[in-house]
Amino acid sequence: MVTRRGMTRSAILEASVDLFGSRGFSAVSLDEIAGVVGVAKQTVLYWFPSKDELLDAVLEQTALELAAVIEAAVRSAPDEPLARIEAVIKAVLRPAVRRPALLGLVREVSRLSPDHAARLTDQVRPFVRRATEYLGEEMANGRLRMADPGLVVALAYATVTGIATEPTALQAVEWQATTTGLRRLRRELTEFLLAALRP
Amino acid sequence: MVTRRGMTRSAILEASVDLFGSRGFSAVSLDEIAGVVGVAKQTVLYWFPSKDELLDAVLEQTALELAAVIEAAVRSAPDEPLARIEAVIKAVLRPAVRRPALLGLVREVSRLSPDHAARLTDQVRPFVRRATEYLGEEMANGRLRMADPGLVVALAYATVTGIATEPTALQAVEWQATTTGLRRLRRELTEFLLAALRP
DNA sequence: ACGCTTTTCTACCATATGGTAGACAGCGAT
DNA sequence: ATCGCTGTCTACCATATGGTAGAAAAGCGT
Repeated sequence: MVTRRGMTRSAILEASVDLFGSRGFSAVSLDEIAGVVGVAKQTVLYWFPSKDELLDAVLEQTALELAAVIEAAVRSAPDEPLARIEAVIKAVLRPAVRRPALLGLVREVSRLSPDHAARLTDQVRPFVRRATEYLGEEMANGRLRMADPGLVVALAYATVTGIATEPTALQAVEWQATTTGLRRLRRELTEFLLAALRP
Repeated sequence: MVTRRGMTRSAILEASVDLFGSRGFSAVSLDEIAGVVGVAKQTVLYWFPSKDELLDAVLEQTALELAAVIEAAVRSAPDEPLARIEAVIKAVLRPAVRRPALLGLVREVSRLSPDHAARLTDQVRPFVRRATEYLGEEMANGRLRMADPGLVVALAYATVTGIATEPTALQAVEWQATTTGLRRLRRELTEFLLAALRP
């Protein structure tokens, strides 16, 4: 019925990212996912033997996607830490605000079973390590404010993820998701982080 | 059976904050809450006519608790914005790390029905407005970096909430929840935010 | 055309969950 | 003692949900 190979599978993954990321894993039923994709629940269970394994696949795919976006941003930026950070923000914020579920899913991890959390943590660890080492070097070089590089990574992550995944918070300060609003948000976020990291 | 009046009710509220905050609203059943409190499910439904109304009560109580903590911190600090910010961090971080569910619950709001989110937003709005106005004034005074005060409030909130509610992220940078770890985290968070806000 | 594999669907099922109805117990006032 | 009120519990119920079993399509190589 459906055309290309793996079409259904990836459609299920995509819908699951959106649903799990925006409403949380346990608030979403297999029936609902199937409904969004337009197949029967059993088809979902054919591609992913259980809801748990679906979650695993969703987490892995999301991590890969985000890693690719960040990787590309870093690679295309000049070899200067503040410029690289700015590039990463720019690259991450657009998809994050347009599709809050992406980062929302990452945040969801902390509420899941330690098993799932550990699996994702392991997958992400090399990236975190590289980021930490890089920041550490640049701090030693005097191109960044002296601080604990690991915690700085975590703090920057928390800021970006937090602001991108909490429409509630932004709504409370009367922010609007218009084009100019998005531009303003990006500018403020960039300046905020750069100010926090500049030597 | 249970002694003082309202004892059961508040025990239910407390358990619900912890469970909803750490695992998410829909992942927690009334049976589980009742089990933690040590009563039958029907007792929970006696005090709160439905799971939804329980959630409302939980949200309201959490907002009040947090507001009180912040209020006290601001009041006890000298009239200088950076000192006040530092005081708020100090006051919020301890309960937040010791009981991640508190802020976790606040974060949970964005995944709930717009109704619940709106109710909480309305409740918090006056505080947000005051914070925004205060920051705006101090920026004009030159005691804080010039920026959009509303977004700065949201960003600072995102940073604190994010770092306090994501054990996963902290675990990824090999942070330990020891006493010295906590002290280090507080120092880094404070310096991070102050650097971001200093003129 | 025919068999073999891959994909999807139609029943079902066991269990968990939110919620209702109503009984029972403690207790203060009369 | 008994009435009435408050609080808690036992017994159910309807529904939603994750998952199983197996039938029907749909490709696809020969």
